[in-house]
Amino acid sequence: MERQPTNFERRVYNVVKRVPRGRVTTYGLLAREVGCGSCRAIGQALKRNPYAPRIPCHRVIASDLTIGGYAGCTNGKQIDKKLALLKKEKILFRCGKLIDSNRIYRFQNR
DNA sequence: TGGTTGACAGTCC
DNA sequence: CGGACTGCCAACC
Repeated sequence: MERQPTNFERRVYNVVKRVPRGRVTTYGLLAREVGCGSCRAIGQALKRNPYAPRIPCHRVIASDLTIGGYAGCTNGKQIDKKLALLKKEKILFRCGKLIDSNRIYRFQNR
């Protein structure tokens, strides 16, 4: 039985799914969208529910334009996979940082 | 039941 | 410019 996501986590997933292909977002922007000042919970929600393609969690990076984390790891093969997924969307990283900051998706309502 | 930790970010010194 | 503290939500011990 899969653990049923909380209302808070549902909001996070809903926002993440809004991110179009070829664009990325940050934990901070997600936090603002869901209406909470805590960006930690955002990462936790994604960590607890890696619903692979259903939730493009690989499009979520750190506000510092760093790769951030993936599948509960801040580095390693999982991160390499995240980079590969982003690379498929023409999102390239340089020295562990996003090259084009313009690729960050901005929500209409802030 | 209570305390600590974690895919982070923003502010202060 | 760099290190440390705080904020906040859910899971884990």
